[in-house]
Amino acid sequence: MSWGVMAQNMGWGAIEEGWRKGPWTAEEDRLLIEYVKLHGEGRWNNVARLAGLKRNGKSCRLRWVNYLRPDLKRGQITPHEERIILELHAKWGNRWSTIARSLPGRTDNEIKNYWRTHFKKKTKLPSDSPEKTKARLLRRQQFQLQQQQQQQKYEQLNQQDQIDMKKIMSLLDESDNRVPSFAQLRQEIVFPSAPDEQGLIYSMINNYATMPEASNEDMIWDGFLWNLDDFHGNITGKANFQHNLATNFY
DNA sequence: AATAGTTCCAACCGCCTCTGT
DNA sequence: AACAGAGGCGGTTGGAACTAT
Repeated sequence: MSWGVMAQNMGWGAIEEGWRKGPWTAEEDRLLIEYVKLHGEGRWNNVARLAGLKRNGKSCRLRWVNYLRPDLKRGQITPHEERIILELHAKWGNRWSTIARSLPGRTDNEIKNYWRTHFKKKTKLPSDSPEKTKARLLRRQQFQLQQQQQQQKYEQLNQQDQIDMKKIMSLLDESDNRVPSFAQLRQEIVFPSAPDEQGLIYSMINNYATMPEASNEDMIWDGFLWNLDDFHGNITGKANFQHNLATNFY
């Protein structure tokens, strides 16, 4: 069923103050395309007069930009595009039109919609309700506390097994905070001999690498706390620990 | 098969900025 | 400089389609 028929059947396309609203019909699309062919983009308020459309300028512009433009790319957002969106959103925030400029054929509306359905739930910004801000602070405090506990454990390690944390930090910095491979670590630093101490060190590296920055979002925190849970499992459950060691290191 | 929950996406709204007068 | 209109932008809504139970 076409939008036009649907609109008619369901009472959409209401006319308010002389302007039609709701879903566009094929005929309206055709008129708008004709208009842009003849007059180019812009001067949207002239569309009603020159093209015989009962739509306001804003509605026409939106329809053209988001749906009728010939250079629009249809279909699913690709993993590559998704990566770009994530990167640019981390950089620009909700500046959808800015992000859209880096994705030819994609509209700000499309990117905005994609973000909302795929990532919004996981990434509430700190401008939330006081309760959420409080919860976030609490989790941050928990994190700091666990870091302190971790540090204490680390300091308890046998002196001869202590590793050069400065070297690890520089490795992380060099690799853009990606966790170095175990082989790389073993090459660069003196590693503790005891497996549970190795696990502890590796957890610390992981935690450091995933340490959230000033503009924290829940997604990062969730991932981070997951790491802490994992770490906690490492030092409390021996069997679990052995398994984690194996997956971490090989 | 029915229902509930989730995702997708077109479209609207209101605010802000830009531009012309 | 002040104002008005147009355009741009981000937030939100609501119905359709899809998926899980």
